[in-house]
Amino acid sequence: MSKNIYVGNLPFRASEDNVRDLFAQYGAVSSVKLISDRETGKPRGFGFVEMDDDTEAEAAIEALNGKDYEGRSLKINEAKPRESKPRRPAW
DNA sequence: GTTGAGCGTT
Repeated sequence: MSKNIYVGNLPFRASEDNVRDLFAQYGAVSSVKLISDRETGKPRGFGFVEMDDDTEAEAAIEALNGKDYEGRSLKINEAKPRESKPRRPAW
């Protein structure tokens, strides 16, 4: 099984590799994706981590949620399904 | 600084 993990309040200095290594300590990381504003290109300060094992994912969430990282308190929890956002006006 | 996409067939 796999599980999506939402990682918020990330320090802008952190990169996908940093997050992956952080979660890898608690389980196998399937993929990591840091989110930036697609239209402005500015970092949003959050990202997503996908883990192949849901049990390890939950362990990582509990272990890393609220943890201080690079001066910021990480906010981690199970992610919600991605929503399709309009890239163009409805009219 | 808080819940992701892409531009044609995953």
